Amino acid sequence: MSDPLVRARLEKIDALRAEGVDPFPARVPASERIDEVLRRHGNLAAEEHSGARAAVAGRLMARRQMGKASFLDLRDGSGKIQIHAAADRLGDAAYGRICDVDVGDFLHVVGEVFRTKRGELTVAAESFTFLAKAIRPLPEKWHGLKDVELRHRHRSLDLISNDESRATFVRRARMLSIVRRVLDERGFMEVETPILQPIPGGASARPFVTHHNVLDADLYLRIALELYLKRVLIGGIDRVYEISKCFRNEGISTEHNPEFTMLELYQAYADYGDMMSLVEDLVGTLFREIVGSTVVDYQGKQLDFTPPWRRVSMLGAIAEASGIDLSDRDVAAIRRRAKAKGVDLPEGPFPKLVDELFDRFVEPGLVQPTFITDYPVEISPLAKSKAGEEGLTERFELFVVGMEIANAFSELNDPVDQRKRFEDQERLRAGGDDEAQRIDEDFLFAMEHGMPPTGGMGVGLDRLTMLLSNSASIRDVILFPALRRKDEA
RNA sequence: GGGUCGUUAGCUCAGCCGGUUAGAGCACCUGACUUUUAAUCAGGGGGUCGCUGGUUCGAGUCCAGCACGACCCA
Repeated sequence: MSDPLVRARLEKIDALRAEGVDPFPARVPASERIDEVLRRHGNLAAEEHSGARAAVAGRLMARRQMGKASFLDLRDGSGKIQIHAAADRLGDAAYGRICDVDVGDFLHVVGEVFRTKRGELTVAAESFTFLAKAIRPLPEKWHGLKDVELRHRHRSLDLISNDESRATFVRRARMLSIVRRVLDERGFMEVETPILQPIPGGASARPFVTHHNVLDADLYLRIALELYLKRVLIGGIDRVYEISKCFRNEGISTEHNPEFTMLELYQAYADYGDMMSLVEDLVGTLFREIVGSTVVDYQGKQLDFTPPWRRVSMLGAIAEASGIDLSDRDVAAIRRRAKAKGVDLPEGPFPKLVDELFDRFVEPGLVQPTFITDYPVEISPLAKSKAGEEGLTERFELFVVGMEIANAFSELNDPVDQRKRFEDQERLRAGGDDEAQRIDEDFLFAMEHGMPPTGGMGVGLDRLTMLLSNSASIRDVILFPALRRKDEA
């Protein structure tokens, strides 16, 4: 490496070894978490000495040096504490060695805890041990790492230097923990189902393909959890969920990452109305416990997650937003009505028109949490038909700030109808729609043995994290988002 | 896929209408300093101006293409 900063530090490593100091020792003396030390001595008065020693270990984050004495900031995963190093306490030789430690290096320090006259809890170092050497400088101490590209490509540095980034991933972890707690309390059981699938089902999306050499068979990375979780439910685990990655071979944007984290849950003897209550409870709990309120700021907009949320049927929402009535499902008539409003609709069957009008007129206006209900059957091949409403299903999607957050149905449990729906999808596929779903005979075989009436739901946890952490991009809530390859020197 | 903007030291950023040897702060090195909080003071080193090509007497600066990223649109 020709970087002079790196070269200087590599020379320091040689110098340490020459003095008999291991720059990367295998064993670490016992230490306490920094937040524990701070908590224990929290009530020390300014300039008061505790008379008690503490041992801490962490990364050197800053140094303020004044000749024969220095203040050092040491940080571990729990917090930050100040170290006071003085030549008269450590001895000249040890003080010289601690002055050679670079910001970014790891240290173990033992000493008495006291509070400075400026009021900061501090360890008066009596001895220290070198724990690990850094050979590159950390990002700027005040501005941190701002460049968005560098923050995503070098997440370690982002986490070291940007507290907000760290806080976002702490929130994400709390969200996962609370989701599991709430579902476990309600009698749901967490399971794991295959990521590698012979038939990618449960959603309309393009899959990633891979190959199993020994089986000599193509396998797909799952696009949804649905069909395997339903097999488990049919098997009698009748409240079941999974939290895991799904994969869709599609575009990348501020709302889309090719691999993303889904929660899917299935509850027997329930329907989509129960799923609405469940997601209201779950999301309400998340905002209360993580943010402290169900009314939050998101990118300058005030969002109110206090249940109940607005419910509006899909065709009703389109009629309301565009003034175009779709209830007769007459494609030619709908296209004429749209034309009269100055809207040119593409050729295609009824669901395509619905999709187009929804994306154009409704979705961007769905800022507050809103349930869009009663989707056309053609685009809902796994949802139960709505009684008395020809062509519609018991389905909803939850939208917030124009993003789809959740998708739920009263699950189709009639195996004869399910087979017919798959066959309809197969015809679309034959007609060139490569997102259409495929017949899964093994899934049908399971359903033919009897499936209870069931409510099911999928929730996009990355997008939910965006809302919980006020993040503008999905890349801010995924530790290592998909990026184009860039060769670096 | 289209449009707009961006890419200068390890990091954060200036750099005017094309003109001398490309600047600052942090970080780093040297010196001073035993209660600092972005410590302070004095001095010093560090650059493939994203890449490739073009225009020009002369390009960080203008033009074209490419790469990566951000935002908007489809």
